[in-house]
Amino acid sequence: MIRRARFEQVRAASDPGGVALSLGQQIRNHVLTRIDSGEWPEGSRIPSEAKLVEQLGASRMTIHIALRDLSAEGVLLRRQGAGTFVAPRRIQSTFLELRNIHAEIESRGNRHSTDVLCMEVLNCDMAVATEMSIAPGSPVFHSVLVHRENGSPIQVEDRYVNPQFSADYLEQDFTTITPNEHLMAAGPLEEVEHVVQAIPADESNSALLDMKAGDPVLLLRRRTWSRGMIASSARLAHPGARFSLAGRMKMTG
Amino acid sequence: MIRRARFEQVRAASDPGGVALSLGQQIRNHVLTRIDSGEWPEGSRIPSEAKLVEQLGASRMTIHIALRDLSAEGVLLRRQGAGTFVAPRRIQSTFLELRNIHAEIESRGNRHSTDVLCMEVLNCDMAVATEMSIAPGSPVFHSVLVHRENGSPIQVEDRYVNPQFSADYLEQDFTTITPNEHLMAAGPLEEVEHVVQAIPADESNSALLDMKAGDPVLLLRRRTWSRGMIASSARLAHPGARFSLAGRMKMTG
DNA sequence: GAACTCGTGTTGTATATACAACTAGATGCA
DNA sequence: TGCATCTAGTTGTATATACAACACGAGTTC
Repeated sequence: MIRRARFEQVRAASDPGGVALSLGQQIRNHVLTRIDSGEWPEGSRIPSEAKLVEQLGASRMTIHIALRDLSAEGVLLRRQGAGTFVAPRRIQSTFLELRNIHAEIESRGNRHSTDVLCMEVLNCDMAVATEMSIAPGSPVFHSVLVHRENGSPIQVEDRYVNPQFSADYLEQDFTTITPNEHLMAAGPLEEVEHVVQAIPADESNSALLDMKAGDPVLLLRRRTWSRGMIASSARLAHPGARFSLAGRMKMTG
Repeated sequence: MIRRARFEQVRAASDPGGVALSLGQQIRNHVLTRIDSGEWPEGSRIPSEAKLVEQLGASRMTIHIALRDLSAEGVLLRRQGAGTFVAPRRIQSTFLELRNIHAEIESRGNRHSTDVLCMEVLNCDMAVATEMSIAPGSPVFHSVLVHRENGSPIQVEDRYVNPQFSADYLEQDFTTITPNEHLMAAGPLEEVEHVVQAIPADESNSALLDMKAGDPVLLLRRRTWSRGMIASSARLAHPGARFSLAGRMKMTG
């Protein structure tokens, strides 16, 4: 149990006062941090499972499963008998890169303003729980904002935030900083999921977006992962007539 | 070792003369087969780990890891204390990878068919010339197809192709190969541009996509570059109610 | 009836062990 | 040199065990 005790120290040092992470998560973070910082560059070989057992004090199986998961996600490449390597970085797609609506509007030379319609904490129902991968009934932060370009509504942002990721979310002033900007500052972004849909505007959206009910709405659902959890899930509804999403990607890499 | 022996028999019976699969792979197949066949329908609860231990004769950890992987892939949903459930099937299309619609439909286990509405060469007008970055009046190939999933229309593909990129485009049989597949084979893809819009269905689209005029259409405009020119420009119109685009990207490396 | 408690069954995590499969370099030999 | 062989090191798979965390329903109490 000496090993376990040693790792407890590591946990205490690297995660002061925070939520207790599982050993697997800690190993994961250990690896991701070193890749991020450049300490373990792309293509380089990382320490063997046996070495990580020594360094981190977890058992080999625990290390193994963590590395196996990272391999399945494409972060690492493992070759039996040879070792574990940092995977070449994926083709960096500019498509649907994290859009900051404030910067976007300003870059068009227009004025951005925000109406805050709702800021609350609520106990999530089954649907939100599934969407956020958290337990049903546990508290989540919820906000509804309308973004305007030169006064004309261009996006309804309906967002749920994991309190474990950003405890002070509800204390922000979203007329001066966008939720996106706040969340970016709150923690390292690991993964983003986008789903794009065209749906008819319901009563709520049509009123907020200044369009007729049934008119096409371009709905962008975005979920972001950070520190191993779903940090935030947002529904970004845009008037179809006045909005498009665009992106280009190079296939050279 | 009794358990192990019993499973060897299962393997021998279910995989006669084939390549020896790992236990994990067999468990995986066991689960996927039952989901595919409908024996375990969407949303239903599958046997607990303990029951699968009895039925398959593998140890709980082996079962656990197999189910865990399937959960990470989105095939299963697991809730601690409650059980393991078949995840709702994702009707989503990835657009970060350029998978063609044929492969996409087949991967969902459905049947793909194509109606060819138009195959022609025409001298391009100003709008198409700008879109393709070629001289106005010069010849371009034009095709209009309807893609169907199990007979139901799911995409109208309206495409212009640069003859300099693919001279034999009009000679293809697009009921057996998709334009996308042909173009991929015709030259190396260098760059892709996407624009996504939500628009109301016009008369033409509403008829072809089996929807009412004015219903939301998810329009994906895609231009591809190859050998330094715009190889093709396509408008892919999807019924908003039955289609979504999804993409996920890792930020870690 | 409503709220609470507790037990059973479930998945989640971590460990120690054993052996198989594979790689890459070292070694030995002709 | 060229080739085969061996060996140490590495990852892959499977197991048995233990306990933690959670869900849900059956009682129990008020």
